[in-house]
Amino acid sequence: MLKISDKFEFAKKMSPEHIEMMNKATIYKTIEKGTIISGDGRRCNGIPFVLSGMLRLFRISENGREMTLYSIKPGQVCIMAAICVMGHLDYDFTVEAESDSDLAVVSPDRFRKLIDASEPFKEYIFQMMANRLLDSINKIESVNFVSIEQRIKSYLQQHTGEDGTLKVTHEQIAIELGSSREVISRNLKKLAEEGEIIQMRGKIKLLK
Amino acid sequence: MLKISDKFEFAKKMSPEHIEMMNKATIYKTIEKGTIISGDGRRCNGIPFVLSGMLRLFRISENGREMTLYSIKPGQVCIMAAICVMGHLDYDFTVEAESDSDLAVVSPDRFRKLIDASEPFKEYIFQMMANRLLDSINKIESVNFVSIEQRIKSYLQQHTGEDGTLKVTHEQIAIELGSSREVISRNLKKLAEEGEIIQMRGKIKLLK
DNA sequence: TTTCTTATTGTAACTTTGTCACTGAACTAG
DNA sequence: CTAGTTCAGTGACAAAGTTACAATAAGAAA
Repeated sequence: MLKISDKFEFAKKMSPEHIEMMNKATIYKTIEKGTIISGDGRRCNGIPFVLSGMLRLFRISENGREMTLYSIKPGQVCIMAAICVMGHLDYDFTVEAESDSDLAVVSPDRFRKLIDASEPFKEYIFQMMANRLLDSINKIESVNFVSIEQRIKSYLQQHTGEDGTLKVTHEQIAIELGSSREVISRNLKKLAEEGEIIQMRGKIKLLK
Repeated sequence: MLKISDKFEFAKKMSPEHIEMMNKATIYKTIEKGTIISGDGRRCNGIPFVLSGMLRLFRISENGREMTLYSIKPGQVCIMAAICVMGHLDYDFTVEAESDSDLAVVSPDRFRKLIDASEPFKEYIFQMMANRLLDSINKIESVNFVSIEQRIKSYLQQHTGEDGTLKVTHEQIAIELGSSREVISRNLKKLAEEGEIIQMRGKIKLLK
């Protein structure tokens, strides 16, 4: 089984006793795609480190529109959970498994102790927080300054595999960009007419 | 003159030698409203702590629209400068004095040392980063989910003084919300017609 | 296979927000 | 007072989001 020290570089710099300390407070979980691990009533009972798969943190607006705030990939930690734990806050976001995932969940109490005790651990959390802040600010800018057409194009380019296709529905793109399905459909149609993409059900082929 | 330890609570918890270390690397500056202290060619040559006045970090889009990402008030530090220094990044934002301000500017090198050496200092920076991240995420949500009318109302309420008025131009509100002046004018007119506000040149009186 | 159900996509009409281009009114420095 | 500048008003249009419903494809069930 994957362990936290296999996927996280920072563990290599930690002292054996700190690693031991971390391992003792870590619960390994395998969760299925679609599992909600926080929000929607569920309390965050630990800080999840992603070993494999992917998590997604999102919010739903009052009129039901959903928006992904960010994804958490292998080697990353759910920094919002960390912040909530450190600051004893509770912020009402939802975290869902975007695919089947392996997690290492560290207890809040031990997490705090590790931050104090282990320099590499703290360094890593610091770095994650900084990255997340930069990403968030980029997102604010993107939402405010960039046309939806451009944002869709960027999304397609970033998510296209080697064969030039990506398996995604219009709805999923809408959620990712914080837009609505109709707007995505309208724009994809335009892109298809311009010969930039070919549309299939649940799949898109990028031509340029 | 104001000193860094007067305005910043965390300094009270620092050891005398760390305070000394901080003071030795701190340059006190008084700058006028409108001064650009970072961006627009100017490099960030230290991490500014605000003693009095206010700074504003903003970006300008390609088509010239401006947006305030956040303000930095007395007792706060420019966390983006801190992040850039820590991560050796450079991110192209602009920091301007929104009013006449007193700053304590800590050299990058000493800043890094203080982070390592002083627990209260580190704690404070951590806290600031977390707050900024929460604010940013709230801003993403606000921009995506909340109508411009609601956002204008919130802005007015938050910025209204004791006498129920605020000195602000439509342009300034637009920049603050990342919208455009015309949109603000249109909506303020509607609010005025509905009897919620009274408009004057460069000033607004909130009635409800 | 045929039918039923659900997920996905299409689309028209409308509202809200942003952009462009221009006008006029109010302040401010000579 | 005059001229320049800042601030606000407005109409026409474009872009994006909303509402409401239709059409199609894929899978499941009979």
